[in-house]
Amino acid sequence: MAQAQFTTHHGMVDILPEEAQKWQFIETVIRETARSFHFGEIRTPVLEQTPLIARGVGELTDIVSKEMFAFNRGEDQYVLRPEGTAPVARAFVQHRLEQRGGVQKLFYIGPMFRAERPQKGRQRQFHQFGAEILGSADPMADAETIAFMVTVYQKLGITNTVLKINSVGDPSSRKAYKEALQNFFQPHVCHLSPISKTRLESNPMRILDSKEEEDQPLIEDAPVITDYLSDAALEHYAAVKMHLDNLGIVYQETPRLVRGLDYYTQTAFELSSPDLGAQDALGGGGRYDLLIEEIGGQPTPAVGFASGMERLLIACEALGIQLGEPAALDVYIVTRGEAARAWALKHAPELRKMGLSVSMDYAGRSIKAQMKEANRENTRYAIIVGDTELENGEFTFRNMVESSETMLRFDEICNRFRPL
RNA sequence: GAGCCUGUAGCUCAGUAGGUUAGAGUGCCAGGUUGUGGCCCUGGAGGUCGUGGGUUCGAUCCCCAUCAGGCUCCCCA
Repeated sequence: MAQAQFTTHHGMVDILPEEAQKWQFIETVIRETARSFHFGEIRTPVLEQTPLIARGVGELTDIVSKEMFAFNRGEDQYVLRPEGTAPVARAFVQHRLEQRGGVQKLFYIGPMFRAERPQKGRQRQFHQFGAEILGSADPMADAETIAFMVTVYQKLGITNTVLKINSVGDPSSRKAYKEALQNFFQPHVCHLSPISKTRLESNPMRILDSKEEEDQPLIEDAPVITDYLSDAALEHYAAVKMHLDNLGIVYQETPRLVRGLDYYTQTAFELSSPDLGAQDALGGGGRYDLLIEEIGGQPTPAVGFASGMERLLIACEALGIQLGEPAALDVYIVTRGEAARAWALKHAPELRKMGLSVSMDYAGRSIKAQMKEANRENTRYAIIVGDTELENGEFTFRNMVESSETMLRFDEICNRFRPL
């Protein structure tokens, strides 16, 4: 391995052209989906104020307590955003978007940062796309949000997914449920895994999605949140399910589904894939009716989701889904001699104006070397220019696919590319 | 943050029970074809064997540390 003096930080990767082409493809699918649902794009800064994230996401969450890239500069506390919802909520409050009438439907695509130990499907800089509907408490908003998320995967052909949904209720029903869980687990403390023991006090709901073997039998018998939901919460949950049924979106009710962020209320959902290994979540989200008030805005109900782009790529890879075509080159101008090189530089713009991609040699290499490069770049046509061509005003126009060539004037070559 | 595994050319990998010039395929460059790619033939460049330290007469190989990657836990996208 050649030792580069400088490399990317742990858990951060470069995306080279071949790979970037796939990213562009899925980004196009996401943007097209956003357009069809009529969500507007929002681009927020990568740096936010640390207290916004701490308060919005929750001091006790893993994200805030141990995964933030944060630093201070003078009085200001900066943090690389670990997720997209709190920043969007901040922008909603800052720009008084509630004054615009109706609900705000926003989507985003961008990098997020969490200082976790990297592994497959988990980078320290990773990318999410997500969408938020702000200002609606209607279960239809929940359904549309889920539909948006699911549509992206369907469009790409990722169909072997599982959509889990649950309701985590409003704060009062959640409080009652937490107590019920504590009462249930307390007598069995000694049988719980160490991690779960520590959670019994702080966040008993987290015990439910423990993967520790020893916890499983107890979890099986633990009380279910649905039994502790208020009438209003149950009604909302029922309406969301009804809407999903109407949309033909298959889901799996998962009473033990608990999300790791504090701001969720009522609807919680997660889309997972068996093709991802240990990190099997493609995306997830839910309703967060208290977040905007929590960060200083007017009480505003909202719902949203976030999905991981890297995991989307992994799923596509596993399923053998082709993401667009490798970049091809329309025209390579092969040159011999300084006059020919000047000619190529001068005439390339005319071809480019017609929408063609055009490249040429910048190193004064042999014709053979240039042809080889043209071949490597999947070139459709080569224009070969040398002294004789320049004298006669006719150029060798080679079809690289069919290996045929004719002599043509430059205007005739241009005509070949004009429609009809 | 914890456990296990891995780290030899750009890429995919051989290899040495520690011993002198470290190999293959592929890719790259050039020649065979003095102006023409994809096939074929020939040649060439490219590695301080991840990095640092230790043991040893001698380390790519053994030991320790460190960095990076993989799998799992934790958690999440």
